[in-house]
Amino acid sequence: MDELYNAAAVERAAQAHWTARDAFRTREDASRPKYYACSMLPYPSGKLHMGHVRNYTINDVMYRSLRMQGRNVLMPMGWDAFGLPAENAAIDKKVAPAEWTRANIADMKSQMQPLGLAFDWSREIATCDPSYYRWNQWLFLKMLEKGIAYRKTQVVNWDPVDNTVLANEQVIDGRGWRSGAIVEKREIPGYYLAITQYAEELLDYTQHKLDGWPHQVRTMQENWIGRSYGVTLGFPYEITGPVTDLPPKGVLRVFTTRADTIMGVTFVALAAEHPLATHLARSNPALAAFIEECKKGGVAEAEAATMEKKGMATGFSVAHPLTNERIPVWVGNYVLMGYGEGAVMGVPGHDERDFAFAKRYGLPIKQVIADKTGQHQYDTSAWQPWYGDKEVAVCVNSGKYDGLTYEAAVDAVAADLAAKGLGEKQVRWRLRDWGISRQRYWGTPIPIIHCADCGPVPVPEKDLPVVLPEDLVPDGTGNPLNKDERFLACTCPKCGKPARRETDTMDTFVDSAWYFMRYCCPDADRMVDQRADYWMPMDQYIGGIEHAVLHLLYARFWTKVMRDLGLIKFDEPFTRLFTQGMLLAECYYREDAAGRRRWYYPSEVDVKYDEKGRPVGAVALEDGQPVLFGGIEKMSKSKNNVVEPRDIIERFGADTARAYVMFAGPPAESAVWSDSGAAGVQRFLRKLWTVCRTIHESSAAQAAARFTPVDQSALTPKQADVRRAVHTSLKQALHDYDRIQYNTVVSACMKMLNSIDSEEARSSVPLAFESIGILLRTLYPIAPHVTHVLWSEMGFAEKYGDLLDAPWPVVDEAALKQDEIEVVVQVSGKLRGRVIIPADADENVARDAALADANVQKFVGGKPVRKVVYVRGKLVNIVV
RNA sequence: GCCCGGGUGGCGAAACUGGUAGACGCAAGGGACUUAAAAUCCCUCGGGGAUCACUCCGUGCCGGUUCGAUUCCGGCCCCGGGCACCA
Repeated sequence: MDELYNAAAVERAAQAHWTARDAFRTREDASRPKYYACSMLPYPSGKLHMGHVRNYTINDVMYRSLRMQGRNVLMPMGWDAFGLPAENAAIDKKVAPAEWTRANIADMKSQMQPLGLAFDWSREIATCDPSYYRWNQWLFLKMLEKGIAYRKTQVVNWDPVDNTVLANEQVIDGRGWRSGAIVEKREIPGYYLAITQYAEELLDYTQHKLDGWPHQVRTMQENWIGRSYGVTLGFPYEITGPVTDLPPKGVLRVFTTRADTIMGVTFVALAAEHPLATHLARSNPALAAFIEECKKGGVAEAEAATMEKKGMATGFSVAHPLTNERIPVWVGNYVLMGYGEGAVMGVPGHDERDFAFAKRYGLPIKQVIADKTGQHQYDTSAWQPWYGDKEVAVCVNSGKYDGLTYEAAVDAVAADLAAKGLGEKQVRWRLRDWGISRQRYWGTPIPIIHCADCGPVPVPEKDLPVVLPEDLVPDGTGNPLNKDERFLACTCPKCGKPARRETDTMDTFVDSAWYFMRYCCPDADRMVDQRADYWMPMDQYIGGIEHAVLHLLYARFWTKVMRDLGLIKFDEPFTRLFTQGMLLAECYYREDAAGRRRWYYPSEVDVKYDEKGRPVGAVALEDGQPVLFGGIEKMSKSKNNVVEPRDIIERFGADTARAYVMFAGPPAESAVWSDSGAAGVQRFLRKLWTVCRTIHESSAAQAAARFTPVDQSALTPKQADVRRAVHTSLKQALHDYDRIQYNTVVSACMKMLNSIDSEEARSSVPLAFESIGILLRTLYPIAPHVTHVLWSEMGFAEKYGDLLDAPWPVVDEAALKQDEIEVVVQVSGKLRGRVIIPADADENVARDAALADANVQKFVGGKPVRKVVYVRGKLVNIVV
């Protein structure tokens, strides 16, 4: 055994061993329980950062610990290879997205290699390979046949200068990111997937079946799907004067969840794109101008929700469905055409947004809800939130509905509307169908051919895949496929005449909706084969909380569609979900006269402390002048705080990098990278090496005793203390492995080593070896290289086999037993002392021991004891 | 704006089901070893008070429930994630 811990040598040796054994190739095996643990596939940006290291180490720790517990574990890796960044790189560097992407994949893979992650690379997938995306196209065609995929118009961000569609991310403060032009909304045709057909089932499963998912993710999905019960009602109107495209008599439809407030309607607001608004604008230039104004700006909901609420009266009115009263019609910039009916009824008395709108435009506010408990007075000077409280609200000023509570009022109103043919109860979903068309080059081609005679025609299955040419270079002015005659030219599958290929590509969420099934059978000549039946549903999915809704909901939907097509037999793809946190890093900067910031890499900065160890400032190493602390931020190139695995592995070794990112904080929460924290973990691994070497060498004379079982009854009290400490830490570690709290597993390993590094521990060879054997196996999933080498060098491998498949350590309950224990004594809930009592003491013994304590007596002070609370083995509380 | 999380020493954190707040580690200060440096080891380390036995305060803020609250309930403040074309 080397005298000192040499991470580089240890890691080379361990990895060579695993490679020689082909240790991580996984096969379907009916004889062992399977476990499929998978990380969300990364985008191949080219840079592997420590955040990736954290994510994949969590997965790897899971893999290795479960494998030791006898599971047949699958941990695959692949690449979410289509997407916008490759097109941006193309614009920037004039390199084809395909070339850039494949180079990045190779580079990231090479940076992953030294970490010793147990990926089964034989199952690697890149979503930009035709062998993968042909199945996106194939399933899309199946969905068209079933009516799940369909074509309709969509509203997109339009850059009028670059003449291109922009992603929400590319709209900055309402302007195009490259051109700076004010973005407009534009309607274009596109393909949709009818996820709303599955809304009911998705919601039902979210609420009742996904008990292996974090609660907050389930709640977010539930709210996103958003079932609401309400009433759709119509406001009749007549158009006089020059009739254009609308019938002379019509009904303006709105949906409301508060039909009980129907007598409080004082206006109706239309979306700018509403057909009635379009009609009215023909004879009203001011309105037409306002509608034009509303079309400015992007389509993002956050933008719409935060912008100033503006409106304009149209001069037109509709009839109240129950009273026939004239209700003025407005156009409002906050009413969304793509949502509900594109029109809302305005009840300013009892809806916060309508209230603000009415205040701004001087519309009447009418009270129709009162507090039956009398606690709240109605007041129109400021918004009050109690109207929404169905426990207190009753109708007033509402004629026959006066005095009714929410549910009774809604029922009565719905019945009256139904009798007039002007409304009915309805269930609505917030969830909208999934628009998958992207006016971009680097994605899965949508397999459609446009024929002048036949319209859009699906590509026949035998012609799949429609292969994306890989040599085009986007320049920021639209999809280069539109100029590529080789791709465009084709013949209509129906009539055989010359036709044009669809150039829109699919949303990359399509790629990520089912890749985890393809990992099971990456070479299958079908979309999935029987190997997917073995591995799926996935036992543990791991990824960022930022995917809580969109990706996870699309993957669930896609799974249900595949099930209904008979391709798979399960309802939900992910049995358990774990959402990990981000890895952040400190950043430092200096500002020049123009306010531009120069960001310093943390290693270029020296932090100064006061005498209590509090940081008081920082200086740049290059000139000794002060720099400012920029806070703890997500690692980003622009802030120069990206920590690169290559550097870290060179300085500390992969085991330290892995163990530190596990130790830095709970896996589910964000953590901060710290060089000195990593140095502390490295000290721990160095100490582990030295302690192992000392024990190994000092026991050379008693080699036969090394693997003999420990005789608990023969231990001295101090040796028993060591053994108890080791098994107590082991118990904690095993529990924390189960609940995916790997930071405290590292703590437990540190505690174990602190216990083992003692005279008492070394005084018994069987005890020392048992303890080290437990520690090596407990630490192995986190720091596999160093533990692998020590395991072999100390002779454990010869005795128990390769650490990869060594038996998982078990707690010996006998080691935890204690004759006497310390319990805490409280007087009226405040800590006043500690007493030693027999472990099996009952309440009376504990109480007497507690009362005998001098400090306890001081606080009891002769006052009568009202009550004694005894928590067995923990505390006595004397209430006076 | 709407939905979902989070807030504990100088720092990362721990406390599993309402029961000793701060385990484990980092930074800092003091000391040992050494020609020196590195490495290693020992001591101190939430704040205030103290007769150095101990005591008061302390888990974002305000209030409540309880013998007992970081943990449960109500209200508020701040930070993070998502909002359907970033992935």
